[in-house]
Formats: sequence, C-alpha cells, structure tokens
Amino acid sequence: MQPANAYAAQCPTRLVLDRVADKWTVLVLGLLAEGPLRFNELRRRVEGVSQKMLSQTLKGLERDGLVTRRAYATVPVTVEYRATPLGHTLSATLDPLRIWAETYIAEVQAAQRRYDAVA
Amino acid sequence: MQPANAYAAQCPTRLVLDRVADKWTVLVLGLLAEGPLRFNELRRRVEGVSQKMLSQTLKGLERDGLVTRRAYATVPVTVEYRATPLGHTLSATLDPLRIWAETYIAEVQAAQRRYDAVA
DNA sequence: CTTTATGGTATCCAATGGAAACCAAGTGCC
DNA sequence: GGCACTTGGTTTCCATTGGATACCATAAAG
Repeated sequence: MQPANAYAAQCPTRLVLDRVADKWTVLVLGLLAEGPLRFNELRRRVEGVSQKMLSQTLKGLERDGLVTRRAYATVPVTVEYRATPLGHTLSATLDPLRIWAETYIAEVQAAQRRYDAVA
Repeated sequence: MQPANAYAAQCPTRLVLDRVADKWTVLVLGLLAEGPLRFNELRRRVEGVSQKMLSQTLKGLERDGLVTRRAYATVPVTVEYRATPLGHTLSATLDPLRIWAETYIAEVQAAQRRYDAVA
C-alpha cells in the first residue's frame, strides 16, 4: 500500500478531502460537535442550507462514519444526529478553519477591495 | 459591527469559508506554502486540476490577498506564485485537514463499506 | 377542516466544473 | 521557410451539481 498523498489524483485521500473541504460539512459538523441536534433544528441554525443539501450532507457524513442518525417513533417522527468520536476528531481540526475565517475576514475583505480597485 | 458568525447567512465570514472550504484551494495553497511555484508546475503537481480551475483558484487566492502573482518578461513568459504572510497563516490551519484525511482515510473507508453493505 | 409540525423526496432550472480547443509570442528543428 | 513545442492562460461546450419549490404521510392543535 502506498503512502497517502492528497496530491495524487487516484489517492483515496483525495475523495475524503473532497467531502471534507465542503462548506456545509464544515458548518454542520461544527454544530453537531457541540451536541446532538434534530434535522429541522440544524436547518434553522445553518442559515441558508436547503433541505436537500442538508439531507445530502448528513447522509455523506453518516456514510463516512462521522455522524450517527437515530430515529424515534414519535409523532411526528424525531430524528437525532450526533457526531461520532471520529467526527469529533475531524470537527476539532476544522474549528481552526472557522476561527481563521472569523479572525482574518477583515484582512481578506481589505485585500479584495484593493484587488477590485486596480481591476 | 456584529461579531463574525459563519452560521449567519449574510455574514461575510460565510463568503470566506466558501472560498476556503474548497478542494483546489486546500491543495494549491498547501504547495505554495512550501515555496514559490510556476503555473504549469502547480498544474503538474496538483494532479487532476484543469487549467481553468487552477487559473480561477489562483485568481481567487490573489484577490483574497493569500497569494501573489509575479510575471517575468522571459520567453516564454514566466509567472511565479507565492503565498503571502496571510496565506501562510491559512495554510498552517489547513495542514491539519490534509493530515487528518491521510490519517483517518482507512477508518473512513471502513465506515463507507459498512454503510454500503447495509444499504 | 385547515393549519402546524416532523423529516424527508421529487422536480425543475440556474450555476458550476471539467475536457478540449484555441491563442500569442518566440525558439528550436529539419 | 514552415512545423512543432513551450509558456500561461481564455473560450467554448456539455455534464454534473446546487438551490428553490412543491409534494408526501402522519397526527395533533385550533
């Protein structure tokens, strides 16, 4: 088995990076790392996500073993999502990304204004 | 000014997260953090990236102040890209993501096989 | 009897991504 | 002289994706 190398096109790491380097994944997993949430609660908290994309994102996260889904036979049905231990390790590495965005947003926007002024 | 919050739809942080949570951005910036590279060298190293997407990714990174572009009037023209200090801070926060992917790839793939076996 | 809530799926259209062709300028090759 | 090859792109076209909207079953509340 070859060493993992995300820069090689056929490396399976690339597939994982694809899934992980995704806007909704970062946001959804970030919330689930704080505690379990239900579908519509996630939908309200992650502003702008459509039902389709949230459903799709959660399915992907579940398939990757990052999130578990539990349905309760209440009425209406209750479905609870929570991060697995593996999901928590990923969320922990994604936290700095959200923090970076919030920290350097002003610098990035200033750079954008400079760039756009020239062009 | 409101505090940055990536979960709010209108928050500019969301825009930054969009750009940053991108496959090609992660890979390209990761290489440029190691040292300056030319366009076609990047293209060869980031396997599978098309000229269009590489060009687009680099333009975005430049606009965000994460990468600088320098053209030399050689023949054929030489264009060199390098990470800015800001770009280095982002790359440093993205490194753990690539490392996570390479570390846990086996676990993720095992989870996928389990999931697919049930379905 | 209509509205509300749950957690989705189905459908449609716009936007995005990728493959391939094309471009200019100059150098080497035959 | 003429063809191919290099650089760093842009353009064009088509397939895939994303998002908005409508729809579904079930049951409780008003």
